Amino acid sequence: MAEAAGVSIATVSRVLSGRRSVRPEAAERVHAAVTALGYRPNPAAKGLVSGRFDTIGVLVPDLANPYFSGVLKAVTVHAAADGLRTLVADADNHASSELELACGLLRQADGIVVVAPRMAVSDLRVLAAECAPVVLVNRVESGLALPVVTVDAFGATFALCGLLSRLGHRRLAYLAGTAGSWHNAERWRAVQRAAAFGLESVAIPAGEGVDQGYEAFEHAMRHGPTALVAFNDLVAIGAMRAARQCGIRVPEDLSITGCDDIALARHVDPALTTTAADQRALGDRTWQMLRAVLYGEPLPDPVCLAVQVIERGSAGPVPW
Amino acid sequence: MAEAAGVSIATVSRVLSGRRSVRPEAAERVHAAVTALGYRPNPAAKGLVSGRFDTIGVLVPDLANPYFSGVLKAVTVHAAADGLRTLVADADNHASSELELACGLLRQADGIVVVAPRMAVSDLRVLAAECAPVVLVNRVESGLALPVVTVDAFGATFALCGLLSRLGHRRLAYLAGTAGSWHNAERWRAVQRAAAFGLESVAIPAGEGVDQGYEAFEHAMRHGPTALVAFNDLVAIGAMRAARQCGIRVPEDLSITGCDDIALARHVDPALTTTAADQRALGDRTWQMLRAVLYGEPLPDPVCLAVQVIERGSAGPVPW
DNA sequence: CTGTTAGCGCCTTCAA
DNA sequence: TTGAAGGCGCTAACAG
Repeated sequence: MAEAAGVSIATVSRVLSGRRSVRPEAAERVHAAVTALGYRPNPAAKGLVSGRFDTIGVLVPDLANPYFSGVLKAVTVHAAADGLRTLVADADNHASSELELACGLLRQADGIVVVAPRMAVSDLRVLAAECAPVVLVNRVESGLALPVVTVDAFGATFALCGLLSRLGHRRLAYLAGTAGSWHNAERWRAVQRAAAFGLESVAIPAGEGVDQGYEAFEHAMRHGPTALVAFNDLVAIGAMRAARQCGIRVPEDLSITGCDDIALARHVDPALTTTAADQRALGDRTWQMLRAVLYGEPLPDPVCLAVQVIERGSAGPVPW
Repeated sequence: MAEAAGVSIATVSRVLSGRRSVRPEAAERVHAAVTALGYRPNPAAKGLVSGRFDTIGVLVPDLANPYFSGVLKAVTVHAAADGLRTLVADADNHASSELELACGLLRQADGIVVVAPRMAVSDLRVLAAECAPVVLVNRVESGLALPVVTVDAFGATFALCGLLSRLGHRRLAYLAGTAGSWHNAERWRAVQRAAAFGLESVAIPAGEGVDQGYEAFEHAMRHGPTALVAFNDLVAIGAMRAARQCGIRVPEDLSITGCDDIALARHVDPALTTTAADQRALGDRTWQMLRAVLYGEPLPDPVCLAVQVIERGSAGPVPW
């Protein structure tokens, strides 16, 4: 490659990185050789020697969940705008492999975003000890030296409970996410707090997906709730389908709420009453924070984004 | 690290790779030092020298589309079972950046899976010229020296048209995907072929997502179709919502069909009549093929998976 | 402006 | 069974 252009290997590097000044004539020859040979620099080698990969990494628990692809998208777009590539690792819901994936990513990227609602706290500490550019999303652990961007999951669900209470509901079932998930813990805590306003509740184990919501429905109904608060929109949609199959009308006979406001929430019938964090904002703030740690800027304070209740058709007055 | 264990750097390598024989006592000391220091080998360096990354790459056009996360998932699981990590790159619907992303991945992975329905043929040729382990998914181009796994998109849509024809439909609108997409071309070709059976059709530009289906609906209805054949399930779901808002009942007044059978297809109301390739099979065959090229096994023949029509509630007899 | 030199962290011969 | 030595492909000084 270098010889094809009749220059030294260092000059090729200079031309391609565009930082240093090179005689236009030589640069021309290099460019010609590059296109002629289809040469592409090896990012691994470049990163190894320079420490910069021009790449960021994102670790998510499950790419099949549209909520994660949402934050991912936002970060990817921002990174691209700053000339950085994004590499994604999917833990496929195995919290135990997340630390290893994160550390691997960290050695092939300039910084990483970790969305790990279920990673063990001890693993989180190991990650923090790396002292590398890591931003944690949707997870709060006290005493962890990691920049964090979260969403007020507690407040969101609490507000949802407030809405249901005003609609006259007194007994609800919480369709829980995976045990050990930070989001799940926050939401269930909020549901329990709502007891102070006369809202009784039971937690029914469900999960993260449509099928789990569908399957948990019958179990939940045995407790005679007038409203179902689902861990997320997918679970809510699954429960709605189960209700329809049982001839139970939503929201006339039963109210169902979701969480996250994924794209589909407004497209099901009835449209889903849910809670929404501004995903754009989440992506913006996450990127802002990662960039700060990347460039050694002063560390931004932890961010906790407000969440809004989106009233659509799936929650209504309690039936008499 | 090596000195912490009192051995040479080469011995550490041997212990960690586990291939060569090492005196148990020394191995013990190395392991102790590894856990004590939290040492993790650098994958970039390892790959650079050995040429093996123990990683495969997957390039998809858009992670927000559940269809892609489906094939991704299947491949990830298989790779993990064989001890390989998966790294994902999202082209964010910019077909023009796909070649570069693919080449980048190729230098950080042992092989890649490229799902690129819209990548330019010229770029595809460049990729093929790399003579690297690349498997192309859902794309057929004649004369391309690349192993391919596809789905019979033409046959799927044609079968769907057959169903609509038997239901008495004579005029349908095709809600098209992005121009230039292989899938889109195949499906539109099938719709046009159906003219031979008395099915007239118009193509209405839509896109890949729910919102595009929603927006294309009005335009499509101006042509007076009794059935809408959507590019994919998301577009169909968007169109269904638009229909509902216009007071048009599905399927009594209008039939709507999708493609892909994403998880949500069965959860909307009415449940979506659509076509499904076995995603498990797609993932299986893709992995099988990638593994073959990875290990230099004889190249499997191109695979084209059959697709089934899934009749659910969204397509019915033509209204009289 | 450009070529030479010295590694980045690791694996893999080659001797010992 | 082990250590020393030589790169993998590239960038970042350093001399010219």
